[in-house]
Amino acid sequence: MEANQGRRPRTSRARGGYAVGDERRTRILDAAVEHYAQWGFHASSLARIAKDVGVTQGGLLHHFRSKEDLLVSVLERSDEQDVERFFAAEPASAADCFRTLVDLAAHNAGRPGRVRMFNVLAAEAGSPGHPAHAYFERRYRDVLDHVSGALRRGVDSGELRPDTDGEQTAREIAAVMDGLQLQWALDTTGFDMAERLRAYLDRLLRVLAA
Amino acid sequence: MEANQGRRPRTSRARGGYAVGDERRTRILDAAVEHYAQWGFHASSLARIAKDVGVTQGGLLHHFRSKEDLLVSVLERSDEQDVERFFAAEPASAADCFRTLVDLAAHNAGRPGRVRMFNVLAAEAGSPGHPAHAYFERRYRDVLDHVSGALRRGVDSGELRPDTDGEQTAREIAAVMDGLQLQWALDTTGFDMAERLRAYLDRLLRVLAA
DNA sequence: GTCTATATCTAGATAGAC
DNA sequence: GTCTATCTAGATATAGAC
Repeated sequence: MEANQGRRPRTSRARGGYAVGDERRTRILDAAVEHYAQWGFHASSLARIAKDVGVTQGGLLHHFRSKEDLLVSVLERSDEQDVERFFAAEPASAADCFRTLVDLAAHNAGRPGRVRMFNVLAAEAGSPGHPAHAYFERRYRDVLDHVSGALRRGVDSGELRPDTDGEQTAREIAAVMDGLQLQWALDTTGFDMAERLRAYLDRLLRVLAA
Repeated sequence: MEANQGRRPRTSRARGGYAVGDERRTRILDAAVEHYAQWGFHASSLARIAKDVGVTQGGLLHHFRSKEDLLVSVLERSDEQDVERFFAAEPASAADCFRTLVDLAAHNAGRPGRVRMFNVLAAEAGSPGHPAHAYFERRYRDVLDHVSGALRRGVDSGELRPDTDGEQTAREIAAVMDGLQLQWALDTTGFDMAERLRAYLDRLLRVLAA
């Protein structure tokens, strides 16, 4: 692996602007999300992704040196977009944290492709040899730390009962979010994902309130 | 599709016994579960599954006429084993229903391969064109009906508050179960799946109790 | 930066020998 | 019931022209 491969090529950032190459790169990443959503990682094909974008397979491999490099780039880009948008700030309270999670669910309800992609990749990554296994281990660790931290601060501030188990409660919250996404992906019109999460978190907050 | 293909061949049931062919068939199904767990459906290979069993790809296709037929057979067999074991009897109460669900989670903690398979297939099946899409739609419908029925009877008997929303609560319970399985598959020693489910259901029952 | 061409491998399915 | 052989199709990756 060389240093600059699979990341934004130097030339396209020359003189501060984003050249056409970046737009092409972005369109490849967007197309990959849709393919991973439908096929998962293993069964996705570089040639089919390239065809959707309007380039050849060889052209795609100029931007991403391998299939696995493309996967990693897709996941990195998701982090840039979402984690910084929803998890950058430290929540002031448990209630504040819960509101952000509902916002995230509402946001996700507008992009079924991305939801399906994470469903499939998170499930596939359960196998230790999967190229995204380490990524999802870290991702859950980060989410659990973020939420359990907010709960612990809620206990300290007197917002929540002192016997609240932050770690295990955070695990349960993550499970509800992922499980709802799994059901929702099967029928995106069947129910309101964000409303279901809100109902759960409201009840949880009432039970945990000091 | 012909009538007897992909199901147990007639010859092997002759005179009431199970002939060697059935044992081979069962071993193919077991191997397929492990492969679906690791690769999903699309990326699994009949040749690799056959190799694990010790037959050739041609030999496997004697028992299952196509890749899709094998998938359907695996899912049908899972239903025979699990749905009848855990969902056959109508629960007498919500508490009774919840106990059965915890039993199922504890049972699943003993078979990570099958858990991963359902994680991956349920996620993949979110795409409308997936061969298991209809199966998982029906499966969720059945689980939701079963659980929401138990909740409704709990309301009728005075066990639960009258304003309990059985349908939406059942959806939440299913989400917790699936979400816990997703996290657990990434690290099967990280936490106790059945204990987490029990803690959630115990709290839920306290909140819903009349 | 993108193309064509190619090397190498593996896929699912069918046909027919035993 | 299982094997070998074969067909067609598609995969990833590399090399080199433009």
